[in-house]
Amino acid sequence: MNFSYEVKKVCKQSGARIGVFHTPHGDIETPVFMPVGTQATVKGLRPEDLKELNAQIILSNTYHLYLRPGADIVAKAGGLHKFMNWDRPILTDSGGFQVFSLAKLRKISPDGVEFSSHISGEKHFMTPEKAIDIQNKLGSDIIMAFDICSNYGDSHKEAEKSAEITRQWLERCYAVQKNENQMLFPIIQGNFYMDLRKKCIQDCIPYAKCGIAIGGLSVGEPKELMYKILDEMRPDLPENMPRYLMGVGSPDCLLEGYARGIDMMDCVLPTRIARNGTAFTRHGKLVIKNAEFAEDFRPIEDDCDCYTCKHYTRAYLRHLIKAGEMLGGELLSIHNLRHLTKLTEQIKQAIWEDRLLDFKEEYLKDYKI
RNA sequence: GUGGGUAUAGCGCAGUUGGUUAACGUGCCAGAUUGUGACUCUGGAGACCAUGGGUUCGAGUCCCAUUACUCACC
Repeated sequence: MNFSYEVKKVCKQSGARIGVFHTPHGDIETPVFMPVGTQATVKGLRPEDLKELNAQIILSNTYHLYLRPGADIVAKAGGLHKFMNWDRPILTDSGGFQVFSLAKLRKISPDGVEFSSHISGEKHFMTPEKAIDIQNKLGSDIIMAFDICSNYGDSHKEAEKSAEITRQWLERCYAVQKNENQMLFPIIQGNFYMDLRKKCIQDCIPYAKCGIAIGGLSVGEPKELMYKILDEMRPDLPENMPRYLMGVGSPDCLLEGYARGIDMMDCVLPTRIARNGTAFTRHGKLVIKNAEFAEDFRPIEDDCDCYTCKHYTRAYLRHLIKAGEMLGGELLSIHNLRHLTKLTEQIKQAIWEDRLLDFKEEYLKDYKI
């Protein structure tokens, strides 16, 4: 097998882990935050920028690349890594979440999902087999099972039905996944019902060879509820592989997630809010486009080591955002992503020192959520 | 010089045959954003309807004058 995971350290205070995940495109130290590059690009950033801010792995997306430019074109280009000039690991989401977020356009059956392209409107039918085949062609290192992400507020009966289809789909994904250079992560669903969550974990374990994902969280529920679900799932999760909490990534969620034994997270939040003029800081969000920064000639954060903070002022960034200049979103994305990779580095240090819970408490004391 | 047209938020404009708190876009101000359909979404402030008269129960809407801008012709 071309993948393995070693736990290097377990924090005595929280049980959070430090580990190394070996992949065909290099090692990933966990815990890790993964920037999202849906359309084979982290919006506005070059691979060099991502490396400079210590991004070890990035996400891309099956649904989007399937519709455009098409998996065959990416395969012809020599695979996603070569196509986008990124030689570190890539994880592709299966498109399950798009089925959920583009709900208006889709029809789910046990066989698969019929949906209309948001680009052309033409009809497509996605199945677990197809989702794996596309990801094989893309050549990402970590591939995700095709799943159904149920809605917050769904009844137990609805959630159970989605979970059961997800289980069947996982079986089918596994049956066709043959590529040894790609690791298939099952996705635990089960909505906000603990009995379903526990059953989903058991459904996933036989198929979890070197990694397991938690899906269906951060879909509109209170954060406390998400943390509670994580706490209750935790004892049932396998220890010997990375645990990936999908789609979660504000600074406070990173802390809370890692402290609950999560090893991998991804989120569009840092890059999305960046494009809309907001920066992460040690003390909470800074809406850099606000008038109060018009004559503020300090960097976003004095002690930040990112390219943006080393060279640009709040006033300039505000100007760029207000003027609709693309550089504004790019520079803020660099800062926000660096903020999360740096926070992850600090958390790792606290894990080594067996003081993650102390660190979390100190951090959140000065952090406005 | 002669004749015509237009004056409504910072800017661009809508306001039906005169009828309750003057619409929209943009800009401004502020919120939101968590496996990206995202330079997006949601709110808010901002107008003595060019000025002065007049008609009318009632005028941004009709009449007169003034001013500014603008077009055509000489």
